[in-house]
Amino acid sequence: MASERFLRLPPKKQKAIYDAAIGEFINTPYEKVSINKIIQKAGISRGSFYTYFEDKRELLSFVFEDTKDQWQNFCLSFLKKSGGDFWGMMEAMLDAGMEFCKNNDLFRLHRNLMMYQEVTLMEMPSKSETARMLEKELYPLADLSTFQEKSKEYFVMVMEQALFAVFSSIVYYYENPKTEEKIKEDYQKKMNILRYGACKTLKENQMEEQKAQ
Amino acid sequence: MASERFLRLPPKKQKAIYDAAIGEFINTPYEKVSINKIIQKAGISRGSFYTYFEDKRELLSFVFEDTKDQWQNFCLSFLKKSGGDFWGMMEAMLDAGMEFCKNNDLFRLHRNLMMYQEVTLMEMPSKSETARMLEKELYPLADLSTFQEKSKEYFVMVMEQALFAVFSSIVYYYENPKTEEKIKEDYQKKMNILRYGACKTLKENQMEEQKAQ
DNA sequence: TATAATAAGTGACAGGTTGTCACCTTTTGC
DNA sequence: GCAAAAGGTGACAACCTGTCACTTATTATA
Repeated sequence: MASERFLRLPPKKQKAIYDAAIGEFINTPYEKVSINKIIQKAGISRGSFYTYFEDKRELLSFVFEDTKDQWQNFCLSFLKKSGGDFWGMMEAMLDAGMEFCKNNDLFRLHRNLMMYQEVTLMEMPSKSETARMLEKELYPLADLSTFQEKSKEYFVMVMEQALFAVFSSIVYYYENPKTEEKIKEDYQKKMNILRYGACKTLKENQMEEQKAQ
Repeated sequence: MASERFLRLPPKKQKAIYDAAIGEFINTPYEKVSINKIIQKAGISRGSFYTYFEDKRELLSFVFEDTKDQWQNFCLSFLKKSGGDFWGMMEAMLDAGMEFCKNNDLFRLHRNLMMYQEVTLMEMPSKSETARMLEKELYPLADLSTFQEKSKEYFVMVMEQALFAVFSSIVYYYENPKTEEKIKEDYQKKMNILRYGACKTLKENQMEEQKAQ
């Protein structure tokens, strides 16, 4: 994403730019983030900036890479240590997300972006990059023995829906941080919908009828 | 949203502005949509524009109101004529969405917005306005007899997840319009996940074991 | 060490944007 | 016929972006 020229830069300078960018993205909605202010904070010239990044969007995705990696590692290590417990992982993700959001600037950035409705599907699973990550990294580690279907494709579907639930729960949390317990409770219900369905199955109905008789 | 002054305008003039806005939003990513061009097309002055709308975002949400209403009416009328068939409605939504997207400029707009990752959660269910609509309009009409829980809240949860699936399927469709059948098939699977769960239930497992014995 | 070649950095500039406001024009009601 | 209210206007200040001819620094080589 970032140009090779940027990647060759001394880490100190990279950090300065990264920090300036984060600082802007935290406090300003995406539309209004000004490259002018970023280069001023970072102490580089306009010309230099444009040899590092093509535009604002590329800068943003560079800044986000970090957050993505952190999530990915979180999932990977959870699956490893738990022997592939998918639903356990999903539960832990919400906790981690909420905790993160209390302490971490990066997550205030995330929040800003979501609240201002600027970033969008970027972090959402319809992005094929994420889907590919799911398939290649997570799928081999997840225990799917109870799943209706064991295919990669099916796994990605379930994960997409589950990710949507995590992120939207976190958004709710941002909007109203007082209701932490309620959020968790609702999230549990959402996971149960994905896991066991919103409806009683035919089989269950039949069983209930049999019992009733 | 739009100012009273705008709403008092003769419909012909309103239409001209609406059309000009749509025309721009169809062909240009949100960031780069220029109010300059819109007022030029609509034949109004800069000053007038700013007495009608506060800014670009307000204009956009005005333009979207229409699309929202169309969806809402679609859902309502389906539920009425089918006697509350929720899953039937969800199936029909995908079909309608895909059909719409073939023929209708408004949907090209939708597509543009999604593809360019500009509009975001705007149409997504975390918006409380949508949630309120679901509770007040749709909930009373839906047949929830097979649902695990019958509360408004539970209904909104299920619907949110389902809406996510519709919209993301439509996005997939935009990205690759050739795979219409595949999209529908996957969508069916997603609906089945929501309906019956991604996992076999304990009961089902027990039943299978019993059969096996 | 000198010098050529490659890499990095720069800021003025053209062309675009937005939102405002003092002012002009039309409509309305009396 | 005229005042008051409503509607319309465009020049303007203040900002933004992306480019490019140019300067400066860093290698590599002879």
